Amino acid sequence: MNIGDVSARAGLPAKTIRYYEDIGLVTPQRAANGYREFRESDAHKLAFLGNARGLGFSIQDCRALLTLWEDRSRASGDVRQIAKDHLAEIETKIAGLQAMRATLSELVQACAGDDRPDCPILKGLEG
Amino acid sequence: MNIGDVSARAGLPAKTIRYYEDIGLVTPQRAANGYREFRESDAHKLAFLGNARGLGFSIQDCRALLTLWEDRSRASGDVRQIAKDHLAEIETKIAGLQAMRATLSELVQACAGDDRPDCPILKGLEG
DNA sequence: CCTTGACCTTCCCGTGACTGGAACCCTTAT
DNA sequence: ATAAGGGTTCCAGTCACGGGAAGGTCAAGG
Repeated sequence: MNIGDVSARAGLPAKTIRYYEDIGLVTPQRAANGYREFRESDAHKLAFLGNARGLGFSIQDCRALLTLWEDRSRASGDVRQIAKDHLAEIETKIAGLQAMRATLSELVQACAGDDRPDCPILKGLEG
Repeated sequence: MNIGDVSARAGLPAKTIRYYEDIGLVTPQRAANGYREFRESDAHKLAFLGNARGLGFSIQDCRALLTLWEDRSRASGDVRQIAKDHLAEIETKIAGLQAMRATLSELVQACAGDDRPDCPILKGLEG
């Protein structure tokens, strides 16, 4: 499989796949003409990576998850720990964004949004 | 005021303030010894920036907001538009994170998290 | 007067996870 | 012969800073 095929199958841009090779997440073989040659296992790996990234896992987490995925003697507790930590981070982020949303929507609602200069949003940003 | 004072007052790291000068958000004067000299107005500006950044506005948005803040003939509608757009972005982000959270917490709950290799999280990431 | 320590300065590199673009090679069809 | 549509490498840029080096400045204490 060339990079275009595996890109379509994994739903990842070719650029991203090359980047993943750069940082050692995939190691496709090379054809005589220099083209990357992806095997089925590479395609599966990239799909896995796409899904993990889609759930917001960092590349570092993805690396660890991939290692566990390929380790038949893994402990599912290790996987779960990574996922739980990530879940906690996500919840922290959500909370932060919700706090922003609360403040912002208050300000937006308080603002007339017309041609006059008086603006509660700017006042709110002052202090 | 030296950078340390204004840093403490605005709650921004000195590095950040220097960066803001670099990109033209503040333009403190200079003392004879080369130190930056911040006036009250600079301190207010930096506090404004700190608050805006704290609400997640991009530097570009901050630049626009600052300009409007200093423009006495502004239309509050312009401010409101920026804030509304940003609010929409935040809501998009929240929705994305909540979707991740939903999927992730399902997987985490389905996983025993013990010494055995069987792991619904990895299965979920496969496809 | 000298030193110490807390400031301040500039400069350059690194971050995360790509993305865009240039310049060039390979293959296939017309 | 050429054009289109793959592929390749390499370099630079993104965003908003943060770390750290190498050095100048200032006020207080011995």
